[in-house]
Amino acid sequence: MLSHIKNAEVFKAFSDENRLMIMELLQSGEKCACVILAGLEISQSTLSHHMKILCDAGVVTARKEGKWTHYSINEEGCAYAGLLLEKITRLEKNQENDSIICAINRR
Amino acid sequence: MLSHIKNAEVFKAFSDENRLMIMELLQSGEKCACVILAGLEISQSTLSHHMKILCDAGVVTARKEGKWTHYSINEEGCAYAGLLLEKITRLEKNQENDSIICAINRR
DNA sequence: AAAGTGTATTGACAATTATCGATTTGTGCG
DNA sequence: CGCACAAATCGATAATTGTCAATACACTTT
Repeated sequence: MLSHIKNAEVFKAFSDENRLMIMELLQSGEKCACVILAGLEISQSTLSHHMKILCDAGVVTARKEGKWTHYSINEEGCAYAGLLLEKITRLEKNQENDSIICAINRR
Repeated sequence: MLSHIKNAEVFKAFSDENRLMIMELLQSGEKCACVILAGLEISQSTLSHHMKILCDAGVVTARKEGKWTHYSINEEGCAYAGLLLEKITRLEKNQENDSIICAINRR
């Protein structure tokens, strides 16, 4: 099983409204930082910070081309995030609830 | 389109390692708070705090029975979280990248 | 009613995170 | 080289979040 500390990092990447807006901007394709910046109301250094978090989480890829850095959605990383969410929220088949344990406590 | 502030809340719920462990504990079925608490190394008040966040995000449901509160995975809420993640990470078909815009900048 | 038990809330504090301005780094151009 | 520009990094600060002990609340039992 993977570490929950590491797993939490992936979801943490999506837990900021600005980063969600960045993801939305990238859905229409690769964008350079200056274009993303124009679509948000944050400073250049803050954008750089958010892009690092998204890249570190593996859901965005950076491609440098001369002065520019182009960002795009990392499909593999996002697919992994989806599997992770499914894994975390999946209910097991033969559930055993806590009725027995609580019955013991109840005595 | 839903607010990204609200969307971020759902992912925020999964962005803490203790809350991920709680989700994992709930995968085997409904559990009362005392049982969940026994599986973690946090205080009772901290657990209550985390359970509130998970419930507010809609991914966990609370059921009161006498003194006890039983928690379980909210399948509908989790399915919504999955759709949300898919929606946020989905690439659009006919992508238009930023090459044109950057070409303009380049001049 | 009083005492006991499970959970929620409150208040305080520590840790983390988001943000910005300033600076630095890397690149291209005259 | 020296200037311009895009992006990353640094340092400081504000905002948010996780944590606990203490207390309050709800329910059960005696």
